[in-house]
Amino acid sequence: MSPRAEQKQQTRRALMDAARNLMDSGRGFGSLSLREVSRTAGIVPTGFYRHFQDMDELGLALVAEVDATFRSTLREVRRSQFEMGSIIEASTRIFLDAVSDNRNQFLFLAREQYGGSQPVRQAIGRLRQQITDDLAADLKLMNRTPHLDDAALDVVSDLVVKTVFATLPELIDPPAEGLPVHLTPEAKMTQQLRFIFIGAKHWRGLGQGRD
Amino acid sequence: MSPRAEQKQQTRRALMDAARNLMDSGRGFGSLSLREVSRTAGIVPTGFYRHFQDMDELGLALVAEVDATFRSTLREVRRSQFEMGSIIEASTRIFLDAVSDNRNQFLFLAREQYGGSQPVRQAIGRLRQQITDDLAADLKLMNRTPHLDDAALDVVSDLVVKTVFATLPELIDPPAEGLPVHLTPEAKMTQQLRFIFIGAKHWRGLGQGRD
DNA sequence: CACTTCAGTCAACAAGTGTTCACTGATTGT
DNA sequence: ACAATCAGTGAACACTTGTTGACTGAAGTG
Repeated sequence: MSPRAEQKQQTRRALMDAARNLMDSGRGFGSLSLREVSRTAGIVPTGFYRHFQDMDELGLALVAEVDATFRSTLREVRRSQFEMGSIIEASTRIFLDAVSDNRNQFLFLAREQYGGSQPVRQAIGRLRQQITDDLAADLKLMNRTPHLDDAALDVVSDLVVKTVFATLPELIDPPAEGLPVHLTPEAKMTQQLRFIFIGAKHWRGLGQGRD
Repeated sequence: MSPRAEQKQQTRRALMDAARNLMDSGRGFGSLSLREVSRTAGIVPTGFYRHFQDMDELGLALVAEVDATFRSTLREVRRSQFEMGSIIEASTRIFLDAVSDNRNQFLFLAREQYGGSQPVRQAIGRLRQQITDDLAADLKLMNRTPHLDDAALDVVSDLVVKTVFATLPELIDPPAEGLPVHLTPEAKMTQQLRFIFIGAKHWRGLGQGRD
């Protein structure tokens, strides 16, 4: 790539970094100002427009970014399924590593999944739906729960993805060291996913008895 | 109460209504301005300070408000457990009714649970933790899963509450009528909670076999 | 070499922000 | 009846915001 375009993408990345980092102190993306982000990125407000039309467009770029790393992580998770041992435990570990390696990308995702502006929220919704669909297809392919029809698998996938997305904040905020082992984020998430899959395995249809 | 204090509380409620309603169009609480809220409530900006020191204090009042309605709903849920039929289904129905009866209170809760300012987020965290603890105590008391120790019940409760909180946005946004019956919010949430509790019932300890 | 492209700068604008202070006037307690 | 309280007003402040238009000067192109 030409040195010119390379420098441009570097500034673009500086803008995205600035936005993500400004959210570290608890702020929502929607409360960031264009000038603030530009200032943090080290350029003048007007320079912002060379990269994004407005803050919403920056938000969408951040969604696309975390989308890429999320999907790349899931590819790695899928690859690990052909090895031995507990699938859930291995998957959880890979995922948690990805989260801490890209902490503020996932911080943006967790923070804005239900809080952001409408375009951002919709983009995250699509991202989440695609992940859910992929998981449902995988489960269908694995055929470990043949007694579940496609509709039920959709509902299970939705629950799993919901759990993962809702767990993100705990994974991102200071891990609070020195707490009992059974409450380490990794152990807790693993066990919760196990509950879900055990439930799926033992599901016997609607008439399964009192709850 | 004296007419004076009554009028004051009416204005206070107007401020809280204004904030919640301004969030209806997708905005986060953190992006609302003091002047905007006061204007919507029909008072002048300086009048705001007669009720709250700043926006954060308004946010905390909103948390306390949804806390009250949430807990009152849970008392109703708990009462319904002594009747017959599916506990989960009945509980879900009660909860969903409460959500639509207090739509924008729960909208605030859903939006700000991970997006808001630090004091607001912490207050919501405490609210959620108390609900989780209450549920764990209830499950322990019911003794329907005697093979689960206290730690495991904590994890199950956390998962259930996590699921309910993460489902809130779907319950609040336009229900999108005319979709397949098995995907109505009520049916989906019921089935997902069932998966979790079936998983808890069949949990046989860590060495339970491959997942 | 001249010539265009364009990432980033600089100055200026109208508008909105949080907070201050002194005020009004109806509701209070005495 | 009188004086105190206090919910809400109005004007003013110093500041930040998004967006405009014309600019500079290094990198790209013929």
